[in-house]
Amino acid sequence: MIHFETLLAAHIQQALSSVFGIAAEKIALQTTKPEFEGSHTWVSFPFAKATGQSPEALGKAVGEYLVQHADFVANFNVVKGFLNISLRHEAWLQFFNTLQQMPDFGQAAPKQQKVMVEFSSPNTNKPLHLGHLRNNFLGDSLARILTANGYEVIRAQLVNDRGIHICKSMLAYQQAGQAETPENSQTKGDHLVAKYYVAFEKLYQSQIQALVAEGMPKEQAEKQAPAMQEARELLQKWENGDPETLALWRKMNGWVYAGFDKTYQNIGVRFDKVYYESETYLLGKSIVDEGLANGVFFKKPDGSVWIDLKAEKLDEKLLLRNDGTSVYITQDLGTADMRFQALSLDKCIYVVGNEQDYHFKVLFAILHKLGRTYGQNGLFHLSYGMVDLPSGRMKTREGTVVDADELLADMIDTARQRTDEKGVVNMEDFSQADREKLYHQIGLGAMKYYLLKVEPKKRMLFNPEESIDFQGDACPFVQYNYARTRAILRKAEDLGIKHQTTHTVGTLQPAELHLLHLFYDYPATVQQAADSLEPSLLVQYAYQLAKGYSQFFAECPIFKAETPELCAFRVALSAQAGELIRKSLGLLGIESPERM
RNA sequence: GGUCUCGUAGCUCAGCUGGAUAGAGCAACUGCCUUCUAAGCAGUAGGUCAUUGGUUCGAAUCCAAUCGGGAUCACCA
Repeated sequence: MIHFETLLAAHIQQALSSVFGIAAEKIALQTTKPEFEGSHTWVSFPFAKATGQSPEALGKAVGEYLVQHADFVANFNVVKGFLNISLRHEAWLQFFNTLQQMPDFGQAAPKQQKVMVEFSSPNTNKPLHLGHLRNNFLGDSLARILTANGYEVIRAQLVNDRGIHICKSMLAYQQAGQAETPENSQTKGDHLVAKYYVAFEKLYQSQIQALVAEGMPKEQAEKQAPAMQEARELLQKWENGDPETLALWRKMNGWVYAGFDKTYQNIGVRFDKVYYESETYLLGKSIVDEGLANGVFFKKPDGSVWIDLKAEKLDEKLLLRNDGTSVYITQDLGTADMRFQALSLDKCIYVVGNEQDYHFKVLFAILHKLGRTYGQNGLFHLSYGMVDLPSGRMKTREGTVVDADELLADMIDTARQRTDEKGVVNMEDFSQADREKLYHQIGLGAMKYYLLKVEPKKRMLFNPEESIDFQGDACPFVQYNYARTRAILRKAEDLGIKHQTTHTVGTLQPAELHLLHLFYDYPATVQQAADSLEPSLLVQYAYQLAKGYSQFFAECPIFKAETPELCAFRVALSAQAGELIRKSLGLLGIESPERM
């Protein structure tokens, strides 16, 4: 494909060397701001001194050189030190003609590299909430973006299915008589188990309060409350393999997984690998031996094992308790080794909230010190900020958690209302099933777009009162413009307008040029999103494209174009705009409806 | 207290590998459906880019300090 920037840069280098005798190693070009004429801009300031020219004169000289020597350059203008370059419309058309024959536009060649994206990683005590949604959408989108960039991607999750907190909900369930099941209570399994977890917390808190009222210090009360002691006993039983305890644990977790599966299905997220902590929590102990043997770790007098990361400003970190049991980070060390070996991964990306920034710094530093080859540049933490409510952080105890299932149902409901109000569903031959599908596409799309729009590392605000946008810079607008392109194509077919892959039309309208430029930007955007692990770039792109099409749609008549050639060209532009909207939304995990 | 991170329009966010007069959407106001989907288009109004200093031809962007928000510094996960 034509690469204008490379060509322009080469010509500018030649201009600088042949006219001024300057060797410029790197030429940076930027997109011209809309208020100026042109598509590409070169900044001449940095070269003014070396050439002995004023920035204006230099810009003018280079501009003249380009017009003479580069056949795809039409003209230029200079504003201060900015050389704005306009390309010939024929060059843009040539690009478009090539593009039309590239169904894989934006799909990079296979890189022969395997990447694992670990995300979601739920805890079996809690149904998914708004924060998990941000995590899931980021992970899912990233997996799609990396695939488009030629990586072989493995989507994985690590389920937190064991430990004291799981025993808490089990205990509450045992005590409540064990009569309730998802079936007889008509409750989704994950929500049912969460109910017992909350019941435990309630009992536990009241016991603490009672003990504190009797004069016991809070810390001691937290340990001595009967509920906590019983939970610990249950954990002991679990670790000893007590059959009854394991049976209950399996039964309740089974309910939770059924509930999670339903949610994953509803939000269109899937996994290739599911790891369970109950199966990985003992991993990593051999690494401790290895680290002790080669002096990376050290043992304290009480027998506990540590690593000293003070030089990295990460302090000392415990790896093995004095009773020989491992901690979270030890498991993570073992899990990383296990994965990289078993699957011969090249990279692993952990999609985990920024509250664990420190943990991952330490984890990566340890693997690096242990000399793991993948520890050099194969590990990434995609850290994302919390989703806050206007009242602050979501808190289970205060009941301010925004439940994922409920929110999705709400969004689908809103989509239903809006669509019935203004959509085409009522006038056409929409079946009930088609309608439900459309509501789901719009409602879910709105959620994904909203949560992916913000740069991952920033915390973001969700206001339940205002909820999620359906207008302006929002998903329905983008989907709507896709649907418009489809309407155009259906009409073109009805009118018997033949699909052409090469076009020769005269002067292009600004809106048409703008669209072509947007098409041109797609592959670079996909690559940048992968390199910087930022799906938000594709949200921005999809919006720009939809907006560009909307403008074109308003300004350029398609079926009433002056000539049949122009009409066919505009139909082709519509087809391509639709295709790229569909692709970019697709990389975000969002579907594009044929009609809305 | 140490470390990390964020602070841009009334609100939610772009822009941050240094470049032009700092951009969108929402909310407010004005036009535009006898013409391809008005979930739209065009326009008006709205800013001390937290503050101060530094680097430079040029700083929202880089550096330092200060102020303010958040996270983390568990033999929790």
